Amino acid sequence: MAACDTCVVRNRAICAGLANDELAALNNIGRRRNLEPGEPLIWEGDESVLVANVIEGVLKLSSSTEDGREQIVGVVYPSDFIGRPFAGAAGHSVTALTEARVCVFARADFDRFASEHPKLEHKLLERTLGELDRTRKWMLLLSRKTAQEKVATFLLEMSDRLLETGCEGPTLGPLRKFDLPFSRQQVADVLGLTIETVSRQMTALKRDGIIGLPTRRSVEIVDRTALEDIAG
Amino acid sequence: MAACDTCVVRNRAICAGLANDELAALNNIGRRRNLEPGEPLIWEGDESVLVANVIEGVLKLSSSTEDGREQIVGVVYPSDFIGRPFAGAAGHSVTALTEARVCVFARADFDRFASEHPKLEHKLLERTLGELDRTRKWMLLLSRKTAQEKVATFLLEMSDRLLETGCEGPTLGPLRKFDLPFSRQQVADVLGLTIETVSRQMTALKRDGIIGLPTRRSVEIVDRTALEDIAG
DNA sequence: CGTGCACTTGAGGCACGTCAACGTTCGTGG
DNA sequence: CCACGAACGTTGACGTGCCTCAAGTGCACG
Repeated sequence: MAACDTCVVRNRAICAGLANDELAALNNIGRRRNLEPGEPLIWEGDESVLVANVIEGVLKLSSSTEDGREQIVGVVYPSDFIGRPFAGAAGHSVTALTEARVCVFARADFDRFASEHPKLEHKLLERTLGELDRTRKWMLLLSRKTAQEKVATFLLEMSDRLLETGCEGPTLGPLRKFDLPFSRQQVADVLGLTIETVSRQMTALKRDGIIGLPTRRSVEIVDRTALEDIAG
Repeated sequence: MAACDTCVVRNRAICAGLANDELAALNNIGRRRNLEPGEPLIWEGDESVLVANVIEGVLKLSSSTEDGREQIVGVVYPSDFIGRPFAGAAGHSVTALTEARVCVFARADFDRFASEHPKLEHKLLERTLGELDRTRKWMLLLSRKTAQEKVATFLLEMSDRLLETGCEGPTLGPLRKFDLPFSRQQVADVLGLTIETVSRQMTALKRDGIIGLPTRRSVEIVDRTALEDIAG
């Protein structure tokens, strides 16, 4: 009980809407876990034994070909749900990008609990449907957009998503300035590009005065309209 | 009642597990609809007013950029679910590829019914989670595989999926010979390629004796092992 | 027997990948 | 505090896989 009481995502995660006694029961089968940047939580192909809620931080979902080409297939933020309930093997790895705190459940326990609590399943369904929408939108970007459009779209999406989840403190409207939770290599893996191409496109946007790059990880959106035009 | 009784997907679609009286209630709010090849059911960006079950046929989910580049973000088969319950606008169009029969519901009616029937929501959740897995797997293909690998993977997937759904009558093991429900242009839209590249890759596979192309729409997998090797 | 559409084939160009060198930041220990 | 090395990022030269544009070819229709 104590843990959920003070949980910052209490009203946004799938736990929202549960009564106090239900929440206590859920808390009983879960435990907190802290992750360091780069620390894996789930490995691609492993049997699905773990599900979790993100409390704090950013994590990547990634999938690789046998010969080592990697693609980041999703990025999760606080209040997002991780893992594959009700079935077999994990289709992708889950790795922390920043320091992160998650609320972990054994899948078997979670499955049972979910089956007995339709409200929780409903929340999970809404979340999964939303994630599917976002994933499909990203497919269009991966296959049909140019490198320039990809990078511009990525920067805009980051400025929105980091805001929503309050990673960067209170600000009004989309963020103008923020720190990327990604290395250049990881940006490349999100966009289906190489590190060199990402670097070149970022430099080009900077040269044209559309963005600023004060430090390695930070981005400033100088001309949002221009960026939106490029994103297409 | 009558309609569901004889429904071929009765035990595979999300309706599976409903008691007879529940099914009758669901049947009351739905209606059958037939679609011709190329006929649209839902338009991208429209408000989400319609959801449906596929009874027969194959449909595509597609999304486009403003300047007309299209990407097929999903393909649905009999017993699959179509549409976006519980929320706003449709993220993609839905169009019949073959003659199709679907079971359509007004979204408001369906949302209400679902909220009152946890078993149905559970089925829908399992289906959505599965679809999300498949979609993420496809992202890796779109961004990191070569044209050759894409076409090989596509042909293998088709031979599996057409079998599962019984579109092609009873056969044992994956299909050796089947008719594509796609034109070359549509294959290109699934794989994020151009029509010319798809054509060249198909011809190359034929030249190497790995597949046969008896007619425009039909494919014969001659050397499945070789095809799997290429698919990567 | 034309007419039209889907598909194939070819020639050429370009966006992005590859390979390689260089610059910058950051941690570590002398 | 600075010296050093490793990791990360940038920049350049070059190659190539796929796209673009354009001209066939074959099949289905009246």
